[in-house]
Amino acid sequence: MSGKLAKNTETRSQLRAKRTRRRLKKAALDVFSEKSIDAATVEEITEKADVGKGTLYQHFEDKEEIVITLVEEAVDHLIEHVRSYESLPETLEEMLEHLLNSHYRFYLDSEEEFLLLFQGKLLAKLQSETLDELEEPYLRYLGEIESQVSSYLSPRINSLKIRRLACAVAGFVFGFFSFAMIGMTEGEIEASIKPLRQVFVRSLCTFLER
Amino acid sequence: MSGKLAKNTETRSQLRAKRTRRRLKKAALDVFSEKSIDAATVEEITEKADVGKGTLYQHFEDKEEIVITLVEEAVDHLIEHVRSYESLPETLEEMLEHLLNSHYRFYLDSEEEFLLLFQGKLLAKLQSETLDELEEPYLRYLGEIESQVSSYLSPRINSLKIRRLACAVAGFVFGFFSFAMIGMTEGEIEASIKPLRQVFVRSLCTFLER
DNA sequence: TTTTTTCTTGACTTTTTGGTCACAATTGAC
DNA sequence: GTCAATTGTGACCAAAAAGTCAAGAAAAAA
Repeated sequence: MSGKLAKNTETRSQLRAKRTRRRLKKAALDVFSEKSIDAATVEEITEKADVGKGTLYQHFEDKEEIVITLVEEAVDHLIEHVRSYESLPETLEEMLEHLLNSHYRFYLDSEEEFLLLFQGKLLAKLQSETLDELEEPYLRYLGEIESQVSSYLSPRINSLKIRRLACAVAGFVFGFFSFAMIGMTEGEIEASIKPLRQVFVRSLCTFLER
Repeated sequence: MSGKLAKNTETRSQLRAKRTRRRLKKAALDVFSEKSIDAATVEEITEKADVGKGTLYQHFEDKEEIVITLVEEAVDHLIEHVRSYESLPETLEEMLEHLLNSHYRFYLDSEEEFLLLFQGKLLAKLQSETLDELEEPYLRYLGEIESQVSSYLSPRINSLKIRRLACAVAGFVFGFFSFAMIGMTEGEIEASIKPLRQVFVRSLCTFLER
């Protein structure tokens, strides 16, 4: 059972299928962030992916399934950003600073996924009849923020307070960028991060330590 | 030229038309905030308004025009909230507190409009080819926040800094509520406003006074 | 090579939806 | 009351989009 043999469990056909699926996801992500999830059509996606229309339906049940898949993956990536620190934060303040930084890096690294998450969150709130599948990743994301800061806090701290903090962090970041994208240039946004982060972090610390 | 006569400038037909138009706008607002702007269909709107389909096209050019109309009006209402204070704020801190409060009241008074603005802002960013008509109200809104706080600041203060402040305020409020709607109950949201507002206001003051 | 399985395709059908228009109903003028 | 003007209607049309499927291409098995 060498590595070569283990690799043989993936046939060439399967590899091709996987590649196609990846192309479809990438194309869908592009289209969703250029137009909007609802406005995007299946044909735009397959067109951009350069595959036949039927191929999409071989890989995904329908448009909704591809959205859910992408949102889940985007949340995974965001959580990866949140989890990877250059140096382990030692204080609560450093932790919060890291949180804001990693969100900013996520926004820079994958603006498409950022925009997707932004749209998806709204869809999760509206149309919520059938779509709590969409809501789950967002709660997972909030939970991740909570668990990150928890280790820096007294274990007896009110869990609602931590949830507030998570909503405040996530809300501030997504909200600020969403308005900044309209009202500022790229450069202005970048220059705004640092001073705002500082004061915001400090205020959150004050909030938690009371 | 009595009051009666002046009233005669509005015929009964015109009043009926106005009422119908109002019904259409209300129905559209409901549908847009229940589903989403793109997912909503013209027939759902006319159905809910209990008018014939053609009637909508008598009052609005197309679906886009009704969206733009509603966004403009929602921004007007939000600005009204922002402008109406119980007692005139005397310090910068009081002004900022008022800003956050009035946004919260707007969210309570008209959640539908809140959700509409939230969606519209995204559409203004995406699909921006033809739709800077949609962008304009948001800039007007940011401008309003800026002018409100400006009077409490040294006139020589960097205008970019004020823009940052406006984005931070608007972003924080919209962002926080949007996550809170997923991750908290109504009561939890309400209880969260006060402590978060306090620390946020204080951090903004620090930000501005540097 | 031949056969079988897997993956892909795009023409086709069906459904949905935005938008139109000739007609009906209501209102205002006379 | 009659007639004209304004407002409202929903069956209808055309465009667009979702979703299907028989047939084709590629790969694996025999």
